[in-house]
Amino acid sequence: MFVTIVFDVAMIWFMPRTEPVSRRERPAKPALSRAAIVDAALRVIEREGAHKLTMRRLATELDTGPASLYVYVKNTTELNAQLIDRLLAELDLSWDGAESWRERLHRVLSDYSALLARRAELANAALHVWPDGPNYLDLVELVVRLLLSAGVSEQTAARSVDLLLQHATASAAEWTAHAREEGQDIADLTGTLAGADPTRHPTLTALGASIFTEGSHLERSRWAIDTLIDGILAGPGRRRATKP
Amino acid sequence: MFVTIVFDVAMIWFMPRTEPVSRRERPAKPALSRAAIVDAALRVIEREGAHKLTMRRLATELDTGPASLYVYVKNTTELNAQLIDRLLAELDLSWDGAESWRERLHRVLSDYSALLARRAELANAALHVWPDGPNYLDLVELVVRLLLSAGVSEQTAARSVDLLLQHATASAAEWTAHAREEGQDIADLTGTLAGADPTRHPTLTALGASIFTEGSHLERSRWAIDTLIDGILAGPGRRRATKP
DNA sequence: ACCTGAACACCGTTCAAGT
DNA sequence: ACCTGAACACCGTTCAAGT
Repeated sequence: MFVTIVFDVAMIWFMPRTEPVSRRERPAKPALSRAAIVDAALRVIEREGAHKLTMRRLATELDTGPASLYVYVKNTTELNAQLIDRLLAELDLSWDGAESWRERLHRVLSDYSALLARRAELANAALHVWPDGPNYLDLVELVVRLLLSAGVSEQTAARSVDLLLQHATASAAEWTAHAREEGQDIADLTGTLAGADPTRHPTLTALGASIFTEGSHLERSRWAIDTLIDGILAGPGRRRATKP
Repeated sequence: MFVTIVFDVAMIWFMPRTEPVSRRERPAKPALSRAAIVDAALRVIEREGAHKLTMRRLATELDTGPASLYVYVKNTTELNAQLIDRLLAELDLSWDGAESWRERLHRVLSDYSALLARRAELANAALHVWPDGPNYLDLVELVVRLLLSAGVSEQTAARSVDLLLQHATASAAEWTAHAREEGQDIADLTGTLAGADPTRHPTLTALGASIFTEGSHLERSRWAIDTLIDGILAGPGRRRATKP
C-alpha cells in the first residue's frame, strides 16, 4: 500500500506537465472513452460494413491495440448492445396523433427493421442482446403506448412488445442474410421444391413455388405485422374455440 | 491432357491393390463423405455443444486436416443447413387427427423450437439458412396441411408458414442466448427499467418490471403462438377497421 | 484422382510490463 | 494509475504438393 502511494507520487513527476508536442500536433487521436469507442465503431460500420467491425479493426481505427478497448468495454456483446442503442437514436419515435395507432405501429416497426437490416450483422446481435439503453426504452415506450391506445390490456401490451419487436428483428436478420449471398438464394429453394417427392409432400407440390414467391417482400412484411396486430387484438378470452 | 492420362495410368501402379494394413487395423477411420461429415458434426455437438463445432474441430474428429472437408462441403453455411435438416429427422411429424389442428400446431412448433434451442448456435444458423432438405420440407408440409385444415386460404397458408417458423426459430435463438450468459440476464433489464426516467418513459415506469417478468416462459410462448394463429385466422378482408 | 500439410489472413481476450 | 505490446488460443478457407 505504502509502496503504491510512493509510486503514485513518483508518477506525478513522470506525468507531462504540458500537452506533449505529439498530442498537439495530432489532435486526430482523441482520448479513449466508452463514447469515443462507440463513435469509432459507427464510423467503421458506415465505411466498411458491420461484418468488418471487430475488436481489432476498431482498435486500429482508434490507433491503439485491441487490449485498450477492454478498459472501457467488457466484451463484444456489450459493445454491440451499446452500438444498437446508439443507432436507435436515429429513429423517429414521435406520435402526434395524426396517424392512427395502427399506421404508426407499422411505421415504427418497419423503421426499426430497416435500421437493423441496413447494418447486416447488427440484426443478429439485436436478437441475442437486450440493447438496454435509453433509446431502446424510448422505442419500447412508444410501442406500448400505441398498444394501450389500441385498447389492449396492460398484460397483453407487455407480452406484445416482445412479439412485435422480435418479429421485426428476426425479419431484419433473415432479410440481410438473403440480401447478401450469405444464405442461399430463392432459386435453390424453388429447385428443392421442384425436386420434392409428390407422394411425400403432396400439399407442397400442389401449392408449388408460390410458397416462396407469393407476393412482394413489402406486401408480405406488411401482412405479417397486420397479422400480428390482429392476433393481439383478438386477445385472450376472445380466443376462438378449437375445432378439429 | 496427354500428360494427365499418362499420370493417371501411372497412378494405377501406385494405388494399393489390397487394403493397406493400417486401414484394416484401424477401421475407426471411415472413408470421408458428406454423410460421414454430418454424422461427425452431430457427434461433436452432442459431446461438446454446438458452439464448439468448427471446421477445424470437425476435421480433428474425423482424423484429418480441415482442408479435407472442403472436398465434400462448400462452406460453413452449407454444413449448417445440412446439419439442421439431419436434426429435423428427429421430429415427430405425424398427424392422426386425434389432436386438433391447433394443438398439433402448438406441438410441432414447440418441438421445432426445442430442437433448435437444445443446440444453441444452431437456431442462429436456421435463421439465416433455409435448411433445404427433405426433412425441412416434411416440416413445412405438416404446417401447411394444418393451416389448410384450419380453413385458411392457400395464399394465407403460404405466408403463414414463414411467419410461424420464423417465430419458432427466433424464439429458440433468443432463448438460448439468454439461457447461457451470452446476453445479459433479466436482473440487468429490471435494473435499467428501474433507472428509467419517469418523465421520458411514463408508460414503462407505470407498467414496471412486469414487462419482462409477466408470466412464465412457457405461458408466454404459448400465448405468442395462439396470438399468431388468431391473427392468421382473422385473415385479410376480416381485418378490423383502423380507428384512431 | 483424390486428399491434405502448410500457409494466409484473420479472430477475441488476457496479462505482464511500460510509462 | 492508466494503458498496451505481445502472446495465447483459436478461427475459415485456399492451394500447392504428395501419393
